[in-house]
Amino acid sequence: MNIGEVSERTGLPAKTIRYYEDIGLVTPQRAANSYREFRESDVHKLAFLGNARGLGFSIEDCRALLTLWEDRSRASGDVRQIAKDHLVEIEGKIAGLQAMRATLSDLVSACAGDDRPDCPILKGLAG
Amino acid sequence: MNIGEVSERTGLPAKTIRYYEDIGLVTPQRAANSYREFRESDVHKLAFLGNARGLGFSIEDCRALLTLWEDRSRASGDVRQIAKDHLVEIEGKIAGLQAMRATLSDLVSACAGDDRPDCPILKGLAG
DNA sequence: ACTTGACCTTCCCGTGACTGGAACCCCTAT
DNA sequence: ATAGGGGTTCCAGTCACGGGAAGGTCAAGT
Repeated sequence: MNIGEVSERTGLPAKTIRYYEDIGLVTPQRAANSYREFRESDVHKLAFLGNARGLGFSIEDCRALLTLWEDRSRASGDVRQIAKDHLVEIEGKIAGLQAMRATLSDLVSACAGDDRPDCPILKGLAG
Repeated sequence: MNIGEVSERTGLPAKTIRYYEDIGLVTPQRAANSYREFRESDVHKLAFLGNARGLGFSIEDCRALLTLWEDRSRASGDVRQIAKDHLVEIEGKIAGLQAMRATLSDLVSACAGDDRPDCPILKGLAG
């Protein structure tokens, strides 16, 4: 299977797939014409990666998860730890963004937003 | 005032201040020894930038906000528009992260996390 | 006068996870 | 023969800095 079809089937841009090969996450075979030749197992891996990335896991997390996925004697505890750590990170980001939102929406609602120069947003940013 | 003191007073790393000069956000004067010489107005600008960045505004937003801040004939509507757009962006990010959190926490709580290989997290990522 | 150490300078590379684009090769259909 | 729609590699750029090297400067202590 050529990269275009894999891209369609996984929803990953071809560029991304090549990048994943570059950094060793997938290793498709090569045809005589130097085209990449993907097997079903490669497609599954890429779909897995797409899902993991979609949940915000870093590439290195993805690499670890992929290794565990392929290790039939893995301990689910190892997987869970990675996921839990990531969950904590996500929650931290949410908290940070919510704090920004709170401040920002206060400022926005305090601002008339008309032609006049008086602006509580700028005051807030300055002070 | 030298960069170190400015760094302390604004909470911005010296590296960041130099970077802001590089991209034209501040233009401190220079002493004879080639040291940067910051005036109070530079410090205020940098504090403004620190606050804006702390609210997640991009550098380009910051540049625009700074320009408006210094323009006494600005329309507060222009400021408000930038802030509102940014608020929308933040809310989008929050929504995305909350979706991740929901899926991820479902997977994490479905996973025993012990020595056994059976793992709903990996199943979730695969399927 | 000399040295130490803290400060400052510029410059260049690295980050994460790609994306865009150039320049070129390959395959199929007309 | 040509046109198009694949594919290939490689290089540069993104964003907002951070790390670290190599060196200049300043104030204090010996």
